Amino acid sequence: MFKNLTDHIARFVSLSEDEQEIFVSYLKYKHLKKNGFLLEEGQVCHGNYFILKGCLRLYFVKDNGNKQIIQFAIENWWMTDYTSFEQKIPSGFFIQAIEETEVAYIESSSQYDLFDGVPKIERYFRLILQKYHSASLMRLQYIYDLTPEDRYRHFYGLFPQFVQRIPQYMLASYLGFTPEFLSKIRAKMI
Amino acid sequence: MFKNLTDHIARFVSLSEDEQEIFVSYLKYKHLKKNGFLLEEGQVCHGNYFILKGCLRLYFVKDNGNKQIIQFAIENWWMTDYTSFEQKIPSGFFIQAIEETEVAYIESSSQYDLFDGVPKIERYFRLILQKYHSASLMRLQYIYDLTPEDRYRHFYGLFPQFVQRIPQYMLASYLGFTPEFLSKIRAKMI
DNA sequence: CGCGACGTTGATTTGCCTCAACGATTGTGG
DNA sequence: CCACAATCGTTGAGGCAAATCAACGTCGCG
Repeated sequence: MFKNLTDHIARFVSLSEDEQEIFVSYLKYKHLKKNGFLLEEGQVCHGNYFILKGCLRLYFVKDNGNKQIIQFAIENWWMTDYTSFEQKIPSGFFIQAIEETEVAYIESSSQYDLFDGVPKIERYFRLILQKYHSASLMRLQYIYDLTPEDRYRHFYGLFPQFVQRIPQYMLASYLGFTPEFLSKIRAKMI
Repeated sequence: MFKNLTDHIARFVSLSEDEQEIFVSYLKYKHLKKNGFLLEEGQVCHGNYFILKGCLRLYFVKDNGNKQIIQFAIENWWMTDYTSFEQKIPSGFFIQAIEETEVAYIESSSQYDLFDGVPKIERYFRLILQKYHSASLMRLQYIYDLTPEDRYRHFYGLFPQFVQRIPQYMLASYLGFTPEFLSKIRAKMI
């Protein structure tokens, strides 16, 4: 059931059978319908979610009412609002399933028991966070360096299958421009 | 000498005297003149730098030759290119001192010895990375939500003393617009 | 079938950039 | 110590890329 996750962890640290068993005992499972929420604005985010299957988006609502997507997550990615998760304060974000989605998750209340029981898991999360931090810097680099059009081309080059998987207006939001403009870019690219 | 750093760590994890001693034995010290570099494009980043005193910027050079600042760091902040630091691959970034700066740092070659010797330090870094990851999300939120003008006002509200501390053209770069435009914003704000 | 969500296309507007000139300040070498 | 250059900030004119606004087409679904 959690094979995707244990395989993913094995790429960063090696757990003994015992450690793996302890780890799995801390996991919970949740199934989400399309458009279901894992977190809504104003709630505390109690879980750190690993996507076994499906796709999530993290967004906030702007002053003008538009939804601004900050992050997507697909299979083998973790998703949470760490500020809310760690400090148990209300979040300003929504986390929603774009498709039918299955997640494994760790509850904030048991996180430290898990780390104390299996220290290698704490190392695993440190490495994951390093990776995500680097990804954020790269993302800022693209935002500042590329025109909106080039940003789309670059993203398409990296994740062509993902572009097919989500509605265009969501991708436009993530990339930081309007759906109309994305439509015009695509027209030019034929 | 490293009191700023040990104090900072104490805000996240509590170390015994022995642990603190071991930790400090892994630290190195470096003094930088204004405009000195800790990292240049093409080099591998061998250190994770903690600022005892002074100010650093992390930037890359755009196609048009302009320097795009991605990050500032002042006292009590860590600065490195984690991608380069962890994977020992050449970096695409520069890390430069804006003022005369003193840093404590950990070398990538000794990082894992340190973590194995004092596991609480690994926890400390996990928490720091969580904080930085959250900060990145917040930063993206401001980039997407606010106009350049409001971004400046917001930044000024958060860090008024820091705005005085650095040249305007660097702040304009960090906020993602031109020095001329920042000048016009400031003229309007009087 | 009819409605709502999504994508496309064109006309118009606008916010910020580019370019250029100028002042003020700092630093440097004769 | 002064002359000069270089750096940094200001101001204004003009241009352009993307947003906005509006209308229309199409598909999927209740």
